[in-house]
Amino acid sequence: MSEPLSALMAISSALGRFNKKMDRVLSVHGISFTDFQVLEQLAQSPNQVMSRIELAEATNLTASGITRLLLPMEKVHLVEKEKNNRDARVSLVKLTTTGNEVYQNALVTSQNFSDNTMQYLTAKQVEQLRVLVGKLS
Amino acid sequence: MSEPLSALMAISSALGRFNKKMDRVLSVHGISFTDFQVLEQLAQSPNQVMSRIELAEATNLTASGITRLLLPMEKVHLVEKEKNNRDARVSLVKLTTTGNEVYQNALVTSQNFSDNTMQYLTAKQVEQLRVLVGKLS
DNA sequence: GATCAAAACTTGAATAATCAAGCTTTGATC
DNA sequence: GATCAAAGCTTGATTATTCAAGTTTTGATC
Repeated sequence: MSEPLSALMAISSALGRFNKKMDRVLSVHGISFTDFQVLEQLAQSPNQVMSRIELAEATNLTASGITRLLLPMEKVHLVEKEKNNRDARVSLVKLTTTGNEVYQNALVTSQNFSDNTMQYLTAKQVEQLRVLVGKLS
Repeated sequence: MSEPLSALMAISSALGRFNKKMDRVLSVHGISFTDFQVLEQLAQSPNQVMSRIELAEATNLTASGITRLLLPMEKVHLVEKEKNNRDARVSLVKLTTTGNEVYQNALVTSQNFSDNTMQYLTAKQVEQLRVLVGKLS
């Protein structure tokens, strides 16, 4: 097996484990890792508003997947629908106050868990890892 | 957002993309990336035989997930069941000749794709990436 | 040799995500 | 201003996966 494939399989496996653990630690906030990624994206964006297509792109989900992921999040008022006056096709997703609170709490949990996951790496190595991963096409 | 969390989110996203692309490129062989991981594990193991529990561990799936993943693979004869004479609880999974052929072909495809994914990394960087990921706990 | 907790599954029910098809709206072109 | 391809969704059907519960078998302990 070539080194690149072998390396990618190992990384994929390690990240698979990480994703599942994230799901478990975030479950105390009543959200999945994917939910967290959505909250994260919204919290980061200018007016805490994004279109479903933008969210799909950011989370590696399909438009369909986003529609279905958001349904329960809307039901518990983490996010809410908003119209785009310039384009009626677009259904905007806005972070609510509740959503932001849950995000802030989940952020602390996620950071603690991530710090722990990377405890055997120096700050420089973390940066290096990020740079190397950034080179993947 | 802390650096470790930010880095892990970026890596997770990059690997999410990679996994989906792998699924797409492997679909020409009629298998998913998860199927490939199973074939890979079996091909690598001593007698091309493993228990379901070992496969579950190696693929980050549950025992239940493995049972259901293998059903269609058994149906198209990529793998077959075998008894463990020492322990009747165990249901062994054996790579068939057909399975090995599909694996060899899929391996070429996977390697090409992986080489391409890592084309902007030197051999040393690939190795470095693997070492850094290996430090994640 | 009986008892019993734990291991290695399988199965039913539920959740997560996809794909393909369809709907509405947009923006460009005639 | 009509036409039409493409964008931005939503929905039905399907696949992938999980969890919880149940089954059989094992191995240790009494």
